[in-house]
Parts: sequence; C-alpha cells; structure tokens
Amino acid sequence: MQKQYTLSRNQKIIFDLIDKSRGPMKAYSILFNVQKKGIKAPLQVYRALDKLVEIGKIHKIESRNAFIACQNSSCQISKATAFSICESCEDVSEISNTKLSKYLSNFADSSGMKYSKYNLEFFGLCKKCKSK
Amino acid sequence: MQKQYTLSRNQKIIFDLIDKSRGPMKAYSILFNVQKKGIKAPLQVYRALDKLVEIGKIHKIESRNAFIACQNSSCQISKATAFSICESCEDVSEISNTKLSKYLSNFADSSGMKYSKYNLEFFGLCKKCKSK
DNA sequence: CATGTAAATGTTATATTATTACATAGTGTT
DNA sequence: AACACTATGTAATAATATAACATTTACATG
Repeated sequence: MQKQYTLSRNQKIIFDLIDKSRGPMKAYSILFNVQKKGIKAPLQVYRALDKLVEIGKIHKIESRNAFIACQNSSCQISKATAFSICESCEDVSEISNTKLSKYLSNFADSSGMKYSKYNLEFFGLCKKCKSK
Repeated sequence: MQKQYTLSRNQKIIFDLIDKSRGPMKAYSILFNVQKKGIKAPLQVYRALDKLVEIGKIHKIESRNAFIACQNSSCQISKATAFSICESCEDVSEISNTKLSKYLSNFADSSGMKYSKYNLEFFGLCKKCKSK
C-alpha cells in the first residue's frame, strides 16, 4: 500500500500532466506545457519532479532523461523499478513482475554491497514495431 | 571472446584515460583531460565515447552520465550490463554474475516485447561506506 | 596504384538538461 | 505568536549533448 501524500499545487499540475501523457515526458516539454498555468522556470519543474520521484508517483527513465507516471499501485516507492523501452517508437512501460522484483531485491553479489535500490531498463522492439 | 577492433587515435586516447581512471568519468572531465592531446571539442569526445560504447570497450552509467571501462573481458558488447553504485562515495563496479545475466537475458514479460539489451543499476552503500 | 567508400576528424554554433543562489510565502505545530 | 518545515518565485548559469558542415584518413578492390 502506498502512503498517501498531499501534492502541492505545482506538484499536482505536473503530476497530472505526466499521468495523462501517453508516454514519458521530458522536463522541458513539461515546462512548455505548464507555462500557461503559471509555472515559468525550469527549477519549478525540476523541484516538483524530484519530489514526485521521491514519493514514487513518477519514475525517471534514466536512459531517456524522461519521466513517467508510476503504473504500479503497489510500487515500493521507486526503490525497485523496471521498464521495457522500445528503441523504435520509444514507448515505455513499467514492468511489474513479482518474480523479477523478488529476484533482484534479493540479489547479492560478492562485493559486499548492500543494495537499497535498483533500476532496470530493457531495450528492444515492442510488439507493434516488431511486426512492421 | 570479444571481437578485436582497432581504435582510432582519438578513441585510443579517450579509452586509455577512462581505463586508467579509478572511477567513472564524465564527458567534460574527459574533455579537459585530453585537451593537451589536441582533442578540443565536446563532439570529438562524444563521438569517441559513442563508438567505444558501441564496441563494448566502455559502458555508460546512465544514472550518472558517466563512462567506465568494461571490466569484463567476456562482455556481450554492451548488450547486457549491470552495475553496483555506491550512493555515498559514487564508486561504481561492473557486476559479472552469470546467473544474473542468464536470468535477465532470458527474461520475458507478458508484453510481447523482444529484448535485445538491458541495463541494470543497483544502488546502495559499498563495504567501506557502510562501515563508517 | 587509382578510385570509391566508410569511418574518423576538425570546427563552430547551438540545443538540451539540470543546478546554484537568493528571496519570499504557505502550512502545520506547540 | 514563534518556530520549523516545505514549497514557491526568479534570475543566472552550469553541465550535458547534438546539428551542420567541411575535410581527411583508412583500406578494400577493381
């Protein structure tokens, strides 16, 4: 169960935009889209994004510098994320596979590292693009 | 076995620098370090980096926008990468764990996606930083 | 060895992504 | 009211990455 959190004005505007978007959104594309609502500066966007990532409402797709709404209601607050990314159409979807997340959460290598978080990005061709 | 590839002048200069570095290096830090060797512009660095990534001599740490030499002689040419990243000292090491790479290479989710590549980044505290 | 072609290089300018620094305002305690 | 904490506003700038164009090098093959 995800902890409830009251979003502030800017956080809500930006989350709603990302949530409604069909795919991941980039920071400056978000900025252009919310300027009519009074959010004028990059920093205002980045601050909201940081907070939204922190509380797990959105995730950052690191390889794309883009942000996507969390599609997984039982998400462990961004501590364990996995995505599949189509290299042709750039469609991104969040993978919620219990076996995978258990496997990775329990993964321990020989380095003596204690992991608190992971991010996994798969790349390939989505169904649509594959059949083209 | 990794395919042999003759590096060009710039590629060699930049690879050697990254290979000798203790940790991941950022593009502009690379640039500053090779200016005395005649590589003056960002694009020259990025072109070499792109090629080196493509042939698997280095990897990009996406969450850090930094580059590290491949530490795994049997590396599948950057198609399957995993790293552990210390969030305190920013030390990064490449994970070469056969079970993990097999597990991920064989992973198939319900989306019908065909994966050709993945990148996994684990975050936590390394041994040293944990004991501080 | 000339010629074609792919890869690499050099250079300038510019686009994109992200943060620093500083001032102000709102929100919820106690 | 006083306090702490979070969020906001604004300007400037830093850091990361690519576009566009001209030239050169490497090397296979006719």
